[in-house]
Amino acid sequence: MSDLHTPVLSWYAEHARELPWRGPEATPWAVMVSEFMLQQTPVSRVLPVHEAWLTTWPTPAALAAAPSGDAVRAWGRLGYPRRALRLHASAVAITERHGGEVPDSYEELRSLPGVGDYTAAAIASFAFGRAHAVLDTNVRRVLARAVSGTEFPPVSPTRAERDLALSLVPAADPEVWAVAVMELGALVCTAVNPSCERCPIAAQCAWLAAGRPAHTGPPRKAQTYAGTDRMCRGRLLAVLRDADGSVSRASLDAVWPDPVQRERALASLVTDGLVVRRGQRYGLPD
DNA sequence: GAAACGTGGGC
DNA sequence: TGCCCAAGTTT
Repeated sequence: MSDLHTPVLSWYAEHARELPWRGPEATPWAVMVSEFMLQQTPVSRVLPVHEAWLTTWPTPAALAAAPSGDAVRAWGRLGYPRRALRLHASAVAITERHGGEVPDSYEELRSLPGVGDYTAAAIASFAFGRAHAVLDTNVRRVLARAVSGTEFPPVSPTRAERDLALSLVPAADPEVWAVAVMELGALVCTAVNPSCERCPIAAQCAWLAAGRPAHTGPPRKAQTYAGTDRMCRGRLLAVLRDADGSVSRASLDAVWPDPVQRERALASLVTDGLVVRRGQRYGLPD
């Protein structure tokens, strides 16, 4: 395969979005906050919350000093609010174990709550310029198409994907390569209706050369939501986010008709630490 | 390894 | 109108 780096880097230099967590002015903490928020959530929805978050909590120590419930409330409607709890817990760990500084090694990052393989590699790369295979859904799709000739990557990351991604990490400016491939997947090599006519590596793309064959293999799992416990949890937590202090049982009962499912969802929220019971009332945690 | 975990926008 | 998707992690 001919070189992918030159065309991808040239394309990125011209078409990269200006995002507040990119560039020299972004602190490692700003990068870390963005990576938590961007897990399964689009950039457009993250932007305003990220800005407000950094204004309120400009450092890990600032967040660590706040009640975790404040983090859950500030998370707003980004979804998957356990991420807010884990980001808060990470801030506490950074304050206690790392002197308030976001650690710069993959291993130390990986040990923080809510930081998995992708996020550890992303923070180490984007915030500290470390060389890592940053394998997110965008990069996996780009490599699946360009190199493997398939429309979509496997359901979960494989050893072959990691080896391939690692083999492509350049010695010079590895963090630029990482963000450039990711950006290509986000803007051009999209999951639906990819813009191959605008793609800088169209000439090298195995999938395009094969005539863009449709995905074969197992159907990609559909996400059901309506009527699920997840939806119920979301409704219950929205009541608590929008309330000043604690709320009564009645105000929770009002947003979900099925009492069995409602009880189950509320109990799971308490188990997760997203909700605390205070006597006969409920609220966000301290 | 499968399933759970929120929310909103695009086609 | 629904279905699919979005910089994943945890159990």
